Amino acid sequence: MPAFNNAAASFAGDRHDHRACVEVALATAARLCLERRARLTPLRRRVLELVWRSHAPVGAYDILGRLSDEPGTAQEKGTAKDKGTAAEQGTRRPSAPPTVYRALEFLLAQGLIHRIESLNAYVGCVHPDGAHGGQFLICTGCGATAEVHDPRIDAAVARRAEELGFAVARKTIEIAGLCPPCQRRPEAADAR
Amino acid sequence: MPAFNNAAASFAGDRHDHRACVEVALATAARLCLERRARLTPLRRRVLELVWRSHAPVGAYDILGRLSDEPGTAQEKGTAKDKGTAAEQGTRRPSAPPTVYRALEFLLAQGLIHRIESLNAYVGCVHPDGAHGGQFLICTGCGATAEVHDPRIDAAVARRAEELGFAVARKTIEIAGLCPPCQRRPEAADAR
DNA sequence: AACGATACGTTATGATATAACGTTTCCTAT
DNA sequence: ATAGGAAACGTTATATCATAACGTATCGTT
Repeated sequence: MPAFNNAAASFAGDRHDHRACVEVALATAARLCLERRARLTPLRRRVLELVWRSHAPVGAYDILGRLSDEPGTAQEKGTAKDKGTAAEQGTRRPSAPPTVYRALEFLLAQGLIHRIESLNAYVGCVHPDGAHGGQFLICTGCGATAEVHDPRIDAAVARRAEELGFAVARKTIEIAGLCPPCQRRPEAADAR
Repeated sequence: MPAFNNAAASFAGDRHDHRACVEVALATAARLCLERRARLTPLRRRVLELVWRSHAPVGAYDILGRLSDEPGTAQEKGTAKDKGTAAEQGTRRPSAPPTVYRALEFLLAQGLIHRIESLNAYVGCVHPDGAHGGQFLICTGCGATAEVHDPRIDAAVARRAEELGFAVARKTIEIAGLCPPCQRRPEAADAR
């Protein structure tokens, strides 16, 4: 299966070329930031790459941990936890949470990632150039998350809000359950 | 306006008898727990009452703070390790986070309250005896939150999930915006 | 080259939540 | 009525997620 940055296919698990997903995401991000004159710095690019590590939402401190394991330009402190996984990058050794949160903030503002409220985690946006405010199907078996933009759901919400005179600003729609592959794996019995 | 534990009316602000809302909620909780042989202890009842303090979701540490300011069965300890910042001392009754979280856990399990994921806060359930998994309209002006159960929204979500072969377990649907009264108040300019 | 704006490093702290273990209270079987 | 176990609660410590505040470095423009 080729790369896909489209919804349902996020549940394909191992059966897709995820490197291509990442490449598409990074290339699109670069293009959009160029168009918008937004600065996709090496750090921000690297954080985006880490968010795209899989289709499962990733926590800020996971990102921080991975970044901290990378060689940078910086001075090492007393104890260095070396895990040896250094991908290609030119980023500095990041040290503290604000580094990651600021990058995430930028990526959110650019619509390049989404925050999953029910997990306190972040996931790459599958169509960062389009309209925002999608719906998320989150598999509790494997963690994979599919972003969909169902006009029927949007319409139903809009209709209800209008009936109540409520002016919608942001929508958080996160559906937890089991993706098709995990439904066939009994050991994927529902976790959180 | 009388008490109402129904959806849209949560946006009525001051214009309703909220004490009656609380009374209804507490009475219903008592009845349900009796039927279910679940123990609605004084602590749990008190936490439920605090969650129902308004129609705005309330944080666990808010509850903890209020609880700690109450005279209780106050047992004094020998050594008081003063952290300095802890809290302005109210009256006696030491309470720690687990006390509140355990009560909230019970109330959630009984369907007496809901957790609002996008706020990390808790709100009373308006019909604890019925089916669960509603939708929440959260006013960013006044904090008031209305719980609705719109079958069209549920149907749209169910349809989409079915098309993807996704087995839904839990739905988090939280819509932020402005309630009708706050739309008329310019100073209620959208906060988070 | 100077300047202001933006990004990032660094330290500290705030906010939310749970693990672990001991004591008290309650329910039930006898 | 009471022993025994389960459930609730107290208590201490810590995990997890996030931001405030301030200084330095880098970038882009005049």
